[in-house]
Amino acid sequence: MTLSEEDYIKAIYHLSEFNSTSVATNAIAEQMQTKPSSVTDMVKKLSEKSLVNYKKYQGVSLSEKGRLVALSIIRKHRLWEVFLVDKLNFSWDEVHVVAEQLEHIKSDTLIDKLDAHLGYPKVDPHGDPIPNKDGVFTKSIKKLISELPVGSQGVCVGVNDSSAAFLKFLDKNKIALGDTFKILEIEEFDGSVTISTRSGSIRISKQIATNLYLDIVDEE
Amino acid sequence: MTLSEEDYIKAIYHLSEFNSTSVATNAIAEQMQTKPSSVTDMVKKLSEKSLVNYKKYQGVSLSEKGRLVALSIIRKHRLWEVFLVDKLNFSWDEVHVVAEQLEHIKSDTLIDKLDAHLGYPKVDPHGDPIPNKDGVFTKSIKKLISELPVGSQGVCVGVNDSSAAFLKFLDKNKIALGDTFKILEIEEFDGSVTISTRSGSIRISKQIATNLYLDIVDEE
DNA sequence: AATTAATTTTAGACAAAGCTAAAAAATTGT
DNA sequence: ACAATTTTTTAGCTTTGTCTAAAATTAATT
Ligand SMILES: [Mn+2]
Ligand SMILES: [Mn+2]
Ligand SMILES: [Mn+2]
Ligand SMILES: [Mn+2]
Repeated sequence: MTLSEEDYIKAIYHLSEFNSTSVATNAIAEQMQTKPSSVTDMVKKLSEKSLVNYKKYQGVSLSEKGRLVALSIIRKHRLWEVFLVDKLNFSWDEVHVVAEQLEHIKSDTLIDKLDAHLGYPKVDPHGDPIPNKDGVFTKSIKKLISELPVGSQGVCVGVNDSSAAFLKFLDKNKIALGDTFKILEIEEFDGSVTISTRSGSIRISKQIATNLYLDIVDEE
Repeated sequence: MTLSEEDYIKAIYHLSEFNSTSVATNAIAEQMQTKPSSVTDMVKKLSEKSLVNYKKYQGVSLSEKGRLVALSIIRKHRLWEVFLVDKLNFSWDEVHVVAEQLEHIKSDTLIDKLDAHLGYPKVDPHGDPIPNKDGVFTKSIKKLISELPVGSQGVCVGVNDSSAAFLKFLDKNKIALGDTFKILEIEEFDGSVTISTRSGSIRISKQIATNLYLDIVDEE
């Protein structure tokens, strides 16, 4: 598989991730920052290799083989993102471009060892789940902290209130996007929540809890 | 710079590393596992970009600009090799193929942070020196332990005697290629040498000391 | 010095991945 | 239902890096 083929496969995967119908040529072209005619050429090639199902003018969808290829690239992409953030102190928003390159390195041993080195993470720094070697992964759901039961765990991926004041508050309390939190206790009385963070556990008010989104990965 | 251009530049660097004359087309072709005609084409392109000095039929040499490009790729290659061995537990001899890919990842930040993460190593797992950002490096020399004064430090890169018995002995004493050793003391009486290893210090007989090569990097 | 041999370059072709412009098919609006 | 619009495909061209076969140049041998 060439680098370009891999990026197309990944693009098709992401475009059909939710609306699982077939993907339009123009949509792929936009995603890949290229022209529709180039997409048609590539789609034909991928169809030859039976990585996609394709009929002229009918759009395209991944074959099972193609889906597994996509997931293996996504696995690599997300593992590298974890590496960049956890080990090299990259910040949350810098990692994507670099991972876009690293995901194409060809070595199964490398990815196995990287996975082990990182402690077999289940999610990447953006809260997206990391498929295992066989392409199996647990879909994550985005929820407000206030909606979660005790014991839930997830990666902080977004805010409702993006005012400067709120972001400042987060900073002061060492809460950052990409951090993993666990719900330790919920105070019935005022709806405040105790969560564990990297730097110990803290209690946050209901107001905060209704403004922070976590990406939840169901524990097996 | 494309991946292919980078590999050619590196090949030319290595071919002129010691005999610093100009490099023959056929030599490059052999190194790059390609045909001489392809080399001519590429050399013309590199010459256009003034990365090499080239006159028809006269061979090729790196320009100063080309030399710096070569060293920056070599820096990346060797840093990744250190990463693979030190952090991912690859063995000495598995890393080259993977580093051959990783060296082409484009991100200055990545290499800076990787360098820091690894503790600014001076040599790679094969004892070869790692150039700094400006392409400066201290050339290493391969010497027998028995030829070194107290205080010397280097990476174990080879053996004289490769008998099974000797290799078994090394294994038992936790001496492996790629390990860094320091000469602590030399016993005049019998020529035995005390060296520090990862797992403490050990004394080795003169016989062993005349069979183990270290790659020495002069300390600044 | 002349011939032979080896090396290097050129000419022409090919596969990958992209582009533009034009044609074909599908969709939409009336 | 049919014209207009949008989407998709085709045809033909470009660039990068490779190849083979032939020509040009340099090196080696007699
Ligand atoms: Mn990519
Ligand atoms: Mn991500
Ligand atoms: Mn390489
Ligand atoms: Mn090396």
